[in-house]
Amino acid sequence: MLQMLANPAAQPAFPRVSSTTPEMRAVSLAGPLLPPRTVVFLEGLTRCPQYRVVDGCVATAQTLSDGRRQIIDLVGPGRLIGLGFGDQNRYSAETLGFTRLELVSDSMAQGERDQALSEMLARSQSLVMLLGRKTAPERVASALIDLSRQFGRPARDKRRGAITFHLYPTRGDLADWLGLTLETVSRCLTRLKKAALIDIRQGDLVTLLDPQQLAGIAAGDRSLSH
Amino acid sequence: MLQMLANPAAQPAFPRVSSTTPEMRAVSLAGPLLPPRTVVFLEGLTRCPQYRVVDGCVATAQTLSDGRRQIIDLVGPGRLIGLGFGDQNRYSAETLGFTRLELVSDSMAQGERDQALSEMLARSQSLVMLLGRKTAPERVASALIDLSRQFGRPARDKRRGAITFHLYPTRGDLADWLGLTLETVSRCLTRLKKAALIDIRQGDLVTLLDPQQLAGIAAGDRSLSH
DNA sequence: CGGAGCTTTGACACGACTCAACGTGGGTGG
DNA sequence: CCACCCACGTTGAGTCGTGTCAAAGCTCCG
Repeated sequence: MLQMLANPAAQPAFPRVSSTTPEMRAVSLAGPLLPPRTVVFLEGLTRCPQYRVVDGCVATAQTLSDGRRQIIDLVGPGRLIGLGFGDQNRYSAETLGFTRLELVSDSMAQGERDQALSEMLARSQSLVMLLGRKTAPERVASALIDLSRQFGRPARDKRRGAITFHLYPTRGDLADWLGLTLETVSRCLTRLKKAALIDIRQGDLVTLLDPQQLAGIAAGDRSLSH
Repeated sequence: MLQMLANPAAQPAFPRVSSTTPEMRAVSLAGPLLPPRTVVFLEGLTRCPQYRVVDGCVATAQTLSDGRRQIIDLVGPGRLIGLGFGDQNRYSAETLGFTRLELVSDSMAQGERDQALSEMLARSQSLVMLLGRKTAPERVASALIDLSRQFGRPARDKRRGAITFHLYPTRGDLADWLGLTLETVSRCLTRLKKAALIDIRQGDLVTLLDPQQLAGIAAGDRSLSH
């Protein structure tokens, strides 16, 4: 799977989501449409070039020697991965769904690189606050809001600005992101469903039914019944 | 206290720790030697210039609406604070001991800024791993090792490379950094003392007696008895 | 139909939090 | 100079949230 990335420069710059059948590229070996669970690069190995996520989702993660995993970020369309200093990757990156990447030149505009780094830093610091000081329901609510911003589109259902998005991470991925266990994430989602704040269909299609109240829970302003 | 920073440019560039009595500057209003618990800048306010910590220690922190505090980083000599994008501070900064700051020009070398941002990002990601996946004793051990790197000097006591340093943060500060409570931090330090891995004199002079074994605990390779 | 992977749910355990009491050291004012 | 105070630290007892372990359900797909 890694070798699919060996020659990504063959693609023209900014091959933005075309309306032409994207599945055509999946079968073509030259196409940069990666299947789920493709490892883009590995922590500790020689540093790889930078990519922009065009479509899909990439998780960046670190792993402790005994196997404990922590997801650093979930990266959606438009954002960059592989940025950093030093001669080796500080984290691994893998796709969570069918994902299209685009190579970004190492000599990108300094201002763009600066802004991307600043944004990553801000997100990392938000995650620090989440992990250090938020309860499990607050973490799950925060995660859903973040994912809706990255992957969401207004839902058919227009009540109170409901938003729907495809949930790329599994319960286990969410747990590794939020510093929880798979079971705790599942229980929190169940409680959010029972409170009629969210809806999940087909396992991975999530609708935020009341983003405002969800944001209140994420910020710790209101709590969630059992 | 804030006004002490109003005219920091009066100092020449790189006023590195001089051998002349530093207390003289403390009484002088122009001197940038700040007392403990001085707020350098506040989260949410218009963005301030950047500073380099010359001597002492600064904590950067975010606060939730209900008062929960999360320390983002403890910054020792040589490192920068105030870096970032956007028009307002994303976190507050306050001194934890007598601290000397030095103004850094906004138009610093792009390479230097890039490297500083990358380093902050790497540190933030390490904190994410600590908060998301480490136990309380592992967190405290990790913190002590980090502080020894920033503030430590080889101890008189040469056994196994013991390192001594001044502990700027209180137990409460450490708790807000490590996502724990004050009491849990205290209990972990007591256990580390009983295990003869560390020594604490006069409340704030810490010696790591066995950095190797401490690193083992920090990484989760070995555990700590009660 | 059958199996694999993911999810849900329950019972129980345990680590960290909460609440409380007490100890300690440094500073201040009578 | 001492009594007092206040901030910080330590320690204990009990609670609670989250983790652990286990079983069963669901959904997709061969």
